[in-house]
Amino acid sequence: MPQPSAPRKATGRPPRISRAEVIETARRIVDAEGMDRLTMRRLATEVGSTPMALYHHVRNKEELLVLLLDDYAARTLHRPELPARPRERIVVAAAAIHEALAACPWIVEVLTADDLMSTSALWFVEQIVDGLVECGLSPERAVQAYRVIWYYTAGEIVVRTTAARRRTDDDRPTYRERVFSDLDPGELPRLTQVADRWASLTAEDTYLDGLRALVDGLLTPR
Amino acid sequence: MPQPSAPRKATGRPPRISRAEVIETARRIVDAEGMDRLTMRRLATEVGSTPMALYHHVRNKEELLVLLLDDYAARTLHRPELPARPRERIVVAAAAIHEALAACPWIVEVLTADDLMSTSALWFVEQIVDGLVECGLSPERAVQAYRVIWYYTAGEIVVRTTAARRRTDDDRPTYRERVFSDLDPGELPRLTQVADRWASLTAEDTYLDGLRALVDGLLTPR
DNA sequence: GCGAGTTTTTATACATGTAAGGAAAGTAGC
DNA sequence: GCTACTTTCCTTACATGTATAAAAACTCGC
Repeated sequence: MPQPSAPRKATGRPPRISRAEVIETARRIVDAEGMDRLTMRRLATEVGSTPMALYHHVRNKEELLVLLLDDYAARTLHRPELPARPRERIVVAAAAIHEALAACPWIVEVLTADDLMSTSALWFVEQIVDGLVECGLSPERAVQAYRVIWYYTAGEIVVRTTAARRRTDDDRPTYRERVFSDLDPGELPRLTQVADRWASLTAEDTYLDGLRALVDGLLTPR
Repeated sequence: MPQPSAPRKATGRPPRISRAEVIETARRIVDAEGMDRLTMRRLATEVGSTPMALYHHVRNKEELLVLLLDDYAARTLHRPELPARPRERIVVAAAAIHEALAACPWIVEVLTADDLMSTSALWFVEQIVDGLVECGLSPERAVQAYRVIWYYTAGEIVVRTTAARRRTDDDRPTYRERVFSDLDPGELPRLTQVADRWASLTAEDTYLDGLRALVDGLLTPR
């Protein structure tokens, strides 16, 4: 496996395809026809090679997706003007990451993979951690707080987009719908009370509200 | 597809296997040999049938996993004594769900599927929503706040367990490790500062701290 | 008992990711 | 040029989820 920036290779059969070429082609396919059309075979023919040849440039499909996410982040995650007040800076930086990720639902499989450690996202992470430190947290606490923010962000995207996906490619009633239509008001009064509004309530985008609450809570000394 | 509690079926070929039997066998396989050994073929032979026969009792493998999670929740999610103070009750209920889920890493694929709407988990959801209402939130706000808690909880589990999994079945250096070993101190001073501690910091279990912060933030009127 | 209708089961087939092993295409030492 | 070595590529094969269509097993109306 050639490292992204390998020193040199003076020997061996010369490569006919490059990792960059693979990624770019994959991106083209995804952009044009969606994530499910991205198969290793399809990608191989598209770059004029064979499926297994890809595996010399990419560890497996999952790594390909991670690299694709990286590529996506590098292209779309532009650094915004951040507020001066650290607390607002944290919120805006996190929201920027969230917005970028929420815009591409195909990311979900990858998101769970690791923390978002795309090089281009690191600047945002830095802003968040820095903001937390400026608000009085120790560097250690700041990192932990950042992680909490990340869990929330990743969870929101993953849960929401997979729920949405499930709704589109399956018209039968959801498990949730079935459960909710038959609650015991004696034992679950609150849920019964909101049962009919549950769907619309959960459809609302409350990421920002939740984020602000989370940041407030994280910054409140206990 | 026979509904979980179908009224009656007076006609048709009598089934030789039941959904319950399928789920139970699946559970046995998972318990004994782990999640990756659970294949539809394996399961079929284990129940003495053929792969495609399973699809009359289970929509697809994903639904099987959801049912498996349900079954697991029903067996292990016992109702604890909850504190009287609503704020504490919220925290304890959420932590109970989290603990149960964190104990079975194979759940990850399912977790993202939908909200945790296992019947046996609903009681905990009720407790959380009720606690939020008692703390002064409107029912609508309470549902939204519950969702925020759920995003955080699900995200924590998903991110952590997949990161852990990746670490075990791959000994090559993580993408994160590579990125972190080569930071630009000029542009990313905070991250550089904690780079060497990052791994150990992210290994710590901060779920409860984050949860408390989140609940505090959600309950603070803004 | 017989055909119609219904439900479950089976057989077959396909798309997909990827493991394994070997072939191709280059370089370096002789 | 020839051999050894290295890296990339290709062929083949397999496991898996599941679509499709047909067969099997039953009930009901007659």
